[in-house]
Amino acid sequence: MRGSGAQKVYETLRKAILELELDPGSPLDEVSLSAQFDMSRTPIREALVRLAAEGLVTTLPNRNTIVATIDFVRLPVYFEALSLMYRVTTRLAAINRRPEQLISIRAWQAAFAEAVERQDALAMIASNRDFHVAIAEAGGNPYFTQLFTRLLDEGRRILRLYYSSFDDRLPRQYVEEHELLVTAIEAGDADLSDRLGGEHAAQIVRQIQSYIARDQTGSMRLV
Amino acid sequence: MRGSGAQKVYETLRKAILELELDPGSPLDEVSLSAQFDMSRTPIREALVRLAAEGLVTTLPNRNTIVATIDFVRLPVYFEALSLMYRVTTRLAAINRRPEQLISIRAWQAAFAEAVERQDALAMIASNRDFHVAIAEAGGNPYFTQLFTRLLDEGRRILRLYYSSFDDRLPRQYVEEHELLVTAIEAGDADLSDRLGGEHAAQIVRQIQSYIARDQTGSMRLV
DNA sequence: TGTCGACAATTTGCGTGCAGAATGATAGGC
DNA sequence: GCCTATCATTCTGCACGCAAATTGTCGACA
Repeated sequence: MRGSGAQKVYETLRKAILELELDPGSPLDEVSLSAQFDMSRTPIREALVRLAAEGLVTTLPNRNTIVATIDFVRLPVYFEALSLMYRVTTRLAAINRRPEQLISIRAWQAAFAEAVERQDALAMIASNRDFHVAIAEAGGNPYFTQLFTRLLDEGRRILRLYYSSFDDRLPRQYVEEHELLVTAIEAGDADLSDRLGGEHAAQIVRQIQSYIARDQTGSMRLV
Repeated sequence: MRGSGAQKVYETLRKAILELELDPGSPLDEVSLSAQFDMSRTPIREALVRLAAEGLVTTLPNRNTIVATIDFVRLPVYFEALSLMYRVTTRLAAINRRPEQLISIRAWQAAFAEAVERQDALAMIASNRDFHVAIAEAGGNPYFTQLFTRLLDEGRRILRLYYSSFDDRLPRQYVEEHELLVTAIEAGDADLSDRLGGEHAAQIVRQIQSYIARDQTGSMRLV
């Protein structure tokens, strides 16, 4: 069990940040964290350094570190990167997919469909993320997979802000779109996968943007 | 000068790794590094954790950490990601460029041309990298800029292995291609920039691949 | 002679303490 | 009454020390 201390702190904090249990901007004090995890400050610091490198926390030099804020000004740039990664990972998956990866993709698609049936928004967000990560891994390019994973995780935080506004029309549409994606990947049709991935991304971007426009606090709060 | 210890170690090690002063696979011992930098092990560890998050070193749990190896098996995947980033950053730069960014781009282009004149391969590699990073920043998407920067830095290590094989035909061609790129960006022609970026990338990939094919040790050494 | 097991050495992972830096509070001057 | 300068507090950055884990070596046994 040696060497698992910092790892455990890292994973716990990462999960807490992504699931918004820790509010963006809230301070992370090393000493209170060390008391909370019943460990010394050293592994805490290592976890914070790693999270900072990932962009999930911001370290203020000689002061404290805070949970990274969700910058709504950067949202267009975020959508831009997300869309491209949707397209390229889906395209590559259509080219490089292997049977066992298709099984994994189908499994997450089933989990997502089940979450939609249960109207479980949190499970939807999580399984949707894993579904697309599985596609990215089938694409076989770790550079894209890493960036995409980071973007999807950041997206979890954004989606979590709006998950209460989910109605059940769009998620069912997502299930269908996912189904088309999987079919195109299985068929090995790169251009079709690319196009479907782009449309799927555009659809999601439109949804989030309409949610943001709906509650006008979006531009002021949660800095 | 407080808080600069770990930063200094990080920057020094990063530079040494990228410039191949530290051979890929060579072990990094915390105590000897701490003696070398005349500091405690704590800031050394912090620097190593950051480098590990960036993928520049590999940490073997409960053992030592080594300089990340250049995996030639992954080279196709690397080229794939590099090409896409070449294209997308150039395209975005054509759309979002601002005057002061164009000045910066032109400055690095001049530095690159001068390095070509001087036949200074090391300066060519460095200014080429900065030239494309400037374009990426003009594109205005930090997600792409970060990935592209990482790819270009990794490319510095690869290019450094072959910089002795540079003749002066290709670099001059690069200067011309860079000139075309800048012109297209200035004109705001996104499609042309995209295409030129892709061709420039393909050109570089071809060159590196031919170098690798030329000396047959490429597939066996430097793991 | 080859293989297995125990031991020593090296190195990391983590605990703890101290000094420096930044912030907020308080007192003094205008 | 307001602004400024000094000080106390608090937290980080770093030094140092100990214990666990792994590796390589040496010796014993088949």
